[in-house]
Amino acid sequence: MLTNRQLLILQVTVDDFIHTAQPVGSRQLSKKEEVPYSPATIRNEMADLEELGYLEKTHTSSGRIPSEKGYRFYVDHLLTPQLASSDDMLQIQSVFKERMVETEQVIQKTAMILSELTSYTSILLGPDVRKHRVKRFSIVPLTNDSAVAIIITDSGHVENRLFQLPKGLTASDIEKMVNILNEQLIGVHLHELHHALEKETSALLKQHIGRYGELMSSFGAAILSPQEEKVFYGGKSKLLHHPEFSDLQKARGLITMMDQANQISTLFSPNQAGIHIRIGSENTLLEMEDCSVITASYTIGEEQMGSIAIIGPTRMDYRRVVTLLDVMSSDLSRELTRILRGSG
Amino acid sequence: MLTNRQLLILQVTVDDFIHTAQPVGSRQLSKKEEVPYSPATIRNEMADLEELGYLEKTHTSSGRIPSEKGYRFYVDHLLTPQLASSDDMLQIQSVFKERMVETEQVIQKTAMILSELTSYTSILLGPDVRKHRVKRFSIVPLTNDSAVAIIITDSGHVENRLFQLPKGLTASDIEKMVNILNEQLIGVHLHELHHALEKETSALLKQHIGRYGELMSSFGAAILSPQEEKVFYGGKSKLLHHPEFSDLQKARGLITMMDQANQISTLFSPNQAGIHIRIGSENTLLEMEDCSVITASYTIGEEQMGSIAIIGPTRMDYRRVVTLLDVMSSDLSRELTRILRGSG
DNA sequence: GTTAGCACTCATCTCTTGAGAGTGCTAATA
DNA sequence: TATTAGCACTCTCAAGAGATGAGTGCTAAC
Repeated sequence: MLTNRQLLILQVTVDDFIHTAQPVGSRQLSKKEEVPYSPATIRNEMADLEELGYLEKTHTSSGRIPSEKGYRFYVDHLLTPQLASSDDMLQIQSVFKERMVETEQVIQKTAMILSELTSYTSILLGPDVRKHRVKRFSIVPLTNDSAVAIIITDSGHVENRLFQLPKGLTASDIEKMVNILNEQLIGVHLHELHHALEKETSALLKQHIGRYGELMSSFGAAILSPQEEKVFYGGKSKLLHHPEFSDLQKARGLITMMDQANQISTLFSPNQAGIHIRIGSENTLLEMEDCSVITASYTIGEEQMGSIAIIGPTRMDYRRVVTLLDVMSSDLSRELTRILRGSG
Repeated sequence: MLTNRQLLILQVTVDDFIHTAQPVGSRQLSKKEEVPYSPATIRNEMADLEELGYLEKTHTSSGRIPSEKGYRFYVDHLLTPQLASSDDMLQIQSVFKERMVETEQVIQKTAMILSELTSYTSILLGPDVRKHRVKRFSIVPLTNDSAVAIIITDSGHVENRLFQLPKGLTASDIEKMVNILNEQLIGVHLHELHHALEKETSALLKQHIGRYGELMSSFGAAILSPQEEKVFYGGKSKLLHHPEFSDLQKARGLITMMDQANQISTLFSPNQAGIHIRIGSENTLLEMEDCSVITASYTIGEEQMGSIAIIGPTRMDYRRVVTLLDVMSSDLSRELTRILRGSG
């Protein structure tokens, strides 16, 4: 158990390091008003904190920097909640002032503002399309042997896929098919669609449609293909401005990682409400060992969820980011729900 | 007019610099088989070439590097065409082996392979949606006061927009409206759509639809909003591996630029067939002064065009990139046309 | 328990030095 | 007359030597 004085010194050390990016020395700390101790006392306490694993030195005679354990403790126990500044609030509200009507526009703009406000990189995961429900099917033939299948979901999202038409299929076949689909599959979750198609609708289709087999193999494949969550970035280059990434090697690693969409999902915790913080190597990705990720989630209506993440150096302004993320995620939820419900 | 010996020396100098990234010295050049002259002779010629503006020195006693004028001359007069290596051809064909059915998939994969093969960054501009023609309209109401408008184009592309419904609009109003749109506006280019709607269709709509004014203002705005060309990147981080961008300042500038989609279009020449090369400051963007951009274009069917660009350092392997871009653009055209025509 | 004082450590900056690569010029050469 | 050898000179780069300064640990005094 840490003494009050140790808590104080740990907190002030982390705060100072977060803002200066320089190892914190005892002399420097003792100059601060909040710390009414002499450098020698502070040195003793710091030595203890180092022994306990909360602080580190970069070399034998340097000041101290927080270890991962130190950040973790800071985040868990020393992070006093804070209200967003009115300046920040103004900026945040500006996103929603425009009354945009497209979900994607709103999310994109949110990503941008978040990265502007924090000076870190933001990642927003769009709502998981697979949880949307079918509202309407439509099939539009393009040529003799290809057509585009369109699925409109209850949230106004539109999925579309090209697929091959078997030869000899008539226009009335297609019309029948669309009718059957619209009768049978409305309200089905997108991720259950392929399953539902095979299980519940195929018999009916088989009855009414010529060339059933070929049609189903190509149409089925089309609606099966993965509907991935869309990833929105804000301020990809922002990270490069922080001193910890002045090492080209690291900078490259990060940029490369962000270009590989499949790696991104590992940064997010499985959809949980609330704010989560992963520090340094708590992110399993090697490139991220000097980064922390703070995630939050937003909702559209009751069910659909998306995620927000801020990526910054481990030496990140946790307090500020947590505050902003908190405000932003609830504002975004409200706005997107408004769009969906059409109550604006 | 340059002598043959000057031409030779310029060519070998540029070639060498492109591959080593080091200033080229006279001694080094004279060791090459192609250059049967002594270092002293080469020094004299190089001095002349420098006077003429084709070569530069990084400092008084360094070897020479090509100037922008030097690269320009090299590209215009010394670039002998080359066949793609069979290795490269194999890789390129692998993109099209899979018989993908989605245009975007093919373009994305092309971007990736191009950047892998060249080790530079590739940018592909999707086909200009505004030149597509309307194939079908559809309107799906979501809530009491919002609906999604869907436009399917002749190339199988699907545009969709949310818009507000005026209160009191009936389902049959919407049905009528969709019918009128489909009767009047099929075949219209997307960029003329708004204009055509106002000019040719509005009278008819006004006649049949209640609450015409409100409906038109929100529907009109929805289909007016810009349909931008989609930008696909391949290997954004590839550029960072070249020594000219080991300067963090420059690296940051480039990454930032690539994140600002609006700047990207300035890199492309207005849609022209053939291959175009812009060297260094010929690109108006300041961040690009150390970069060259090589662009090509591809076609889908007869009309629709998109663009391909490779961004690399001015010290870029022009010969190789031109060759690859040439092959890739025609292969891509063929593949996309196949998808559109459905003849596969 | 706290603090002042002191010896010690290490990173960083600057200055110097030497090696190496390359040039320009002049004089010799084919 | 065009080419080349030779040489003095220039500049970069890397390594090494102090000097400086921020910071520590330890001991003894308060």
